[in-house]
Amino acid sequence: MTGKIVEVEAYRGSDDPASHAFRGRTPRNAPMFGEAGHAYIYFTYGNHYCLNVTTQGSGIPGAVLIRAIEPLEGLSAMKRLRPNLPEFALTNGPGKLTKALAIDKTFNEVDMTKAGPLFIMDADEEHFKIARSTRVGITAATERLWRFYISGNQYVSRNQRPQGT
DNA sequence: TCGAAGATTCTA
DNA sequence: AGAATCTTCGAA
Repeated sequence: MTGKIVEVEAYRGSDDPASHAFRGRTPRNAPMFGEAGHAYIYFTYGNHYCLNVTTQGSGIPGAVLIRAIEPLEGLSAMKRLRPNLPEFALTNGPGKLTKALAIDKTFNEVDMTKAGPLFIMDADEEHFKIARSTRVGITAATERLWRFYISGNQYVSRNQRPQGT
């Protein structure tokens, strides 16, 4: 199965109150302190896995949460994993894409920079506009524009909380 | 050891 | 708008 990353969010360390690494290293967030380019996968709300890519390395915590992808290959397999969902809704959320791709903690800490069970590769050059916004589903540092997504892409998650009226 | 909260999703 | 659901963390 293959997909194009269309939405991500950045998380850092002691300077980012919304980050799992804000209060230092714990067993769960240890991958954030490890080598860059590896998977950091955690289980949340009793139901969902979320996939991150570590970024900093050298013991400095940092990760990018993959919030949405656009399915490219293996669409039928994704549909089998998520029956009853229309195509556009298969992978448009951090918990949903991990289910559609059968990603769980067994992939935690795998090196995603080189070919393996789970990895990221460069795409052909492509032109699109990247938009930014506040991060979704957090209660701290809500003013930071650390969510980035492809403007107009239909696979971007729609569950961002509406801003107050 | 216990209580509370959570980088969400689905349903009513 | 609210429940589901269970792991993780920090405090007692």
